[in-house]
Amino acid sequence: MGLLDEPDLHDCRARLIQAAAEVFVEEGYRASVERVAARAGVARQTLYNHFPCKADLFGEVVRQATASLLITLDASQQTLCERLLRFGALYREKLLSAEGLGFFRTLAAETVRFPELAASFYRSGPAQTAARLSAVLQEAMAKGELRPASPEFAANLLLSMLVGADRSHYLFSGDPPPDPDPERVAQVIDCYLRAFAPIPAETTVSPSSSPALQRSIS
Amino acid sequence: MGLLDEPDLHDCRARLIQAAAEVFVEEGYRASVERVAARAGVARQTLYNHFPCKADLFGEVVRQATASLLITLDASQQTLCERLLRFGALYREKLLSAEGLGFFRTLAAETVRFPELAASFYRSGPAQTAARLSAVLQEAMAKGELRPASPEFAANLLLSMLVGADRSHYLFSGDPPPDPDPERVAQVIDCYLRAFAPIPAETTVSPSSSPALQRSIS
DNA sequence: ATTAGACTGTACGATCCAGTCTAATTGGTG
DNA sequence: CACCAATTAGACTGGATCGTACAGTCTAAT
Repeated sequence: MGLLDEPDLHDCRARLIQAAAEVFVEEGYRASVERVAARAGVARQTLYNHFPCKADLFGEVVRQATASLLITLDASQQTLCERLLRFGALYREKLLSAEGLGFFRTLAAETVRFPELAASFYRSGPAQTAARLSAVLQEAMAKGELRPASPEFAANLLLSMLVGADRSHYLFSGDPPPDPDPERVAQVIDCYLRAFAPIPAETTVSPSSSPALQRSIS
Repeated sequence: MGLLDEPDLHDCRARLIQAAAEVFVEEGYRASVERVAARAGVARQTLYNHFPCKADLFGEVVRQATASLLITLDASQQTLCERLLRFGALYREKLLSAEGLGFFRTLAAETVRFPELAASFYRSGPAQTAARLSAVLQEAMAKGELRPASPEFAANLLLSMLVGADRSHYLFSGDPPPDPDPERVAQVIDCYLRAFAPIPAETTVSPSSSPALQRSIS
């Protein structure tokens, strides 16, 4: 349920990382080492027995959280639509959870202090997800299930549609994070499939968009 | 060019707000009062002559930046497509600029410390933009230029598509903010108009999506 | 019993920062 | 010139934090 897997309660190091994840996600990196140690039920000195400094502990938290935020696009024999629905629901659930939002907040805030860490997170988190989705979409295009387009663009767009403005909403508005909303996901996927529906074989009378736009999508 | 309008250089208060906006956007709220005063070319005490405390100065910065990030949906005699293209380009330009991204970072980080400020920003910034766009879309739906749907959902989706995943990219990856890219905006709008194209008058043989999805979009 | 290793708790030094206070200075106005 | 208000530089307080040092405790294995 939490951002990280439940640790062995006797492993001090894991308990510290878990506590740090919670505290940093709640209060940001500004949270004191004291609080982290307290949350772990451990003396501050013990924390320094396991991690040379606060920044390194933070790095470990980010690395583990990144892994836990990755989503598997289960490659089974399903409709494209079903796969996207499943993926979309999971994606929204992770990113719009209290932990997902808090992690986003915390790491975004520290981009200036830890640029390398942020970039590494991006490469192995969001970029990874986009790449996987991209591959799935490319395959679908090859099979004629989607119209030909840049798979990267198509993936970017779907990911945007799934959380885009909602993330800002839940980051700023103060509203509590939403419950899973399959209906919402279905609406989005529906729009998406319409936007990327295969081009009809026979050209009909009225193209829905201008020639200039038609050119730009190629 | 900057996030706030150029201030009268002889108005100390305005100069302080401008300096604070720059410094907070670059370093976050953690930036010291000292730095703000220095950037404004003013003694620290002078800052305290104008603002009772750091938090109030921050509030003023947020209020002004919010206003400067609002986008006018020029209501002229244009195609819907033209209006959306214009809007989309502006929207992307503002939100994906160095200032826009920095402001997002800074405010998102302080959501915990200043929940009321963040909520107020959300109401008069993003929510306002969404409402205006929503009205435009509703009008277009009434005219039959777009298929009937919840205008709020339609607005949310367009805003998501315009910046969604790109915001994360430029927040974390370390890549410099992008130059304006009308091509990209055109691609997005094209997809959007296809997703919300009016429903053809005659129901044809093969509906592109499942009955369940058809139901959910109503 | 001894030993090794981890943990605890307190204290400490160094740094940084918000905000206050004061005394000196400036610049504009009558 | 005299006055006044705003500004300035700097010192200072009070508080928080990181990271270290150290003396003592607990546990488990030998």
